[in-house]
Amino acid sequence: MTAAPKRQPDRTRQILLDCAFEEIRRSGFRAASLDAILERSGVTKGALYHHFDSKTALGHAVVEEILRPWMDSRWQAVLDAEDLIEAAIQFCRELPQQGMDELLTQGCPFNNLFNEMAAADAGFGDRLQAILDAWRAGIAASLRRGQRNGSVRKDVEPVAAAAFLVSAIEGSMGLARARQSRAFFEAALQGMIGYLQSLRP
Amino acid sequence: MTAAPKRQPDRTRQILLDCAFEEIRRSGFRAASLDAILERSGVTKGALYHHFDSKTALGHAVVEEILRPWMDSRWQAVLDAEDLIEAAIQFCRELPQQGMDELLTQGCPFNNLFNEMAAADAGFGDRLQAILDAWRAGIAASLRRGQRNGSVRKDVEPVAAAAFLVSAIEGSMGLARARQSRAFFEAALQGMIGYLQSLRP
DNA sequence: CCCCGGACATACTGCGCGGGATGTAAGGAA
DNA sequence: TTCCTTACATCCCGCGCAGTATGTCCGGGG
Repeated sequence: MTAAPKRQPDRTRQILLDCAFEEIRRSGFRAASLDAILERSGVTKGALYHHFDSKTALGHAVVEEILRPWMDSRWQAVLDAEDLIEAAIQFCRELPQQGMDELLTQGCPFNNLFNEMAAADAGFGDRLQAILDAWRAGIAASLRRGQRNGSVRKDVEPVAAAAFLVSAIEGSMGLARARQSRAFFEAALQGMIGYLQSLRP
Repeated sequence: MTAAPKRQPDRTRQILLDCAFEEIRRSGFRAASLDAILERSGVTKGALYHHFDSKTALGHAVVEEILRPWMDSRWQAVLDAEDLIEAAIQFCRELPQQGMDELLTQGCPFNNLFNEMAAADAGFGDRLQAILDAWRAGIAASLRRGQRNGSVRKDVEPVAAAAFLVSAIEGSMGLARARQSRAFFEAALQGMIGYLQSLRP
């Protein structure tokens, strides 16, 4: 058997990013402790500061290299569906069965980070804004497609509806997570389904 | 002329609460610096710790004695209107003209605190939850009244719609504030108006 | 085989903040 | 006037954290 090489810079960097993402997800960025990240990853502080200039730079890299793909993969299926509304309602119906606990206990990592850091640090703000814009644009494009093929009312303003939808999604995540309130989240999902249906012709 | 008495415990306490509310509004609770509160209020640390056992206790008092009345007064007019939907749409239309800048730069203080502290500290969580529940209950009651007098569709589930509405309101506040994005907020308001209209029979 | 630069490891520092210990003066009751 | 409680003022401590200085070792190019 070949012994694992002792120095694997790419792997070390990736481990740091993954563990930092988890720690940030749990505690937020400010409250995230470098020592906790180091302990969980088995990497030392010297290695961390070799790969990243500062805690902030580490956070920026997490947003770009972990959070962005995470968001993309999460919503891609719904946005790519030929009937957005149908897919979204289905998504809302399935959520309580799968992966809801994680969302309740930890919330949406994007929303958490956005609320915490976007206003305080432009580096975070710009990167998170790019994710948000891509998401909104994707929803708006999906709505327009729906209007063309007749599955969405023509008098709906796609840009406004996309902003409203995003707000409602992130808002319900935030409120539900803060109190781990499954009941609230399910009620909000019900309301969301009602809204989605009202977008139909 | 009668000199101002040197010891005014109630007034001192009130000044501390007001200044703490402002500081928390700007910086959040954790980042709020006691020294900053003291400097702004002209009160000393000894006085603060005479009136409040800890920074946390001060925060709890701010929620109960400042934030709760602040929220009540903010929404009372809309919730008491005989036509909730009409009043809410009017509210959304007037917002861009009045008091929007404050909301954009500082966000909704309730939402900020809720997201930051509700999960971490049960003292905050319970108090904030009470405010949220009262708000939701008020909206749901208003919707039911609307259903009785014919201004709201009968097939709307008031509890779910109230949760959805609250989520959308707080979500849009949060997203708009984080980036000071007036455009996003106005788009979300447009979407909100569309939703409110869809509640009509 | 050498050796130099990159990839780590370890120990330390500085700082901001919450909180407490201790001192002091006002003012009402007896 | 006395006295004791309340309402403040001042100063200091400890803790947790990000960040840094410095040492060490692997591993590939010459």
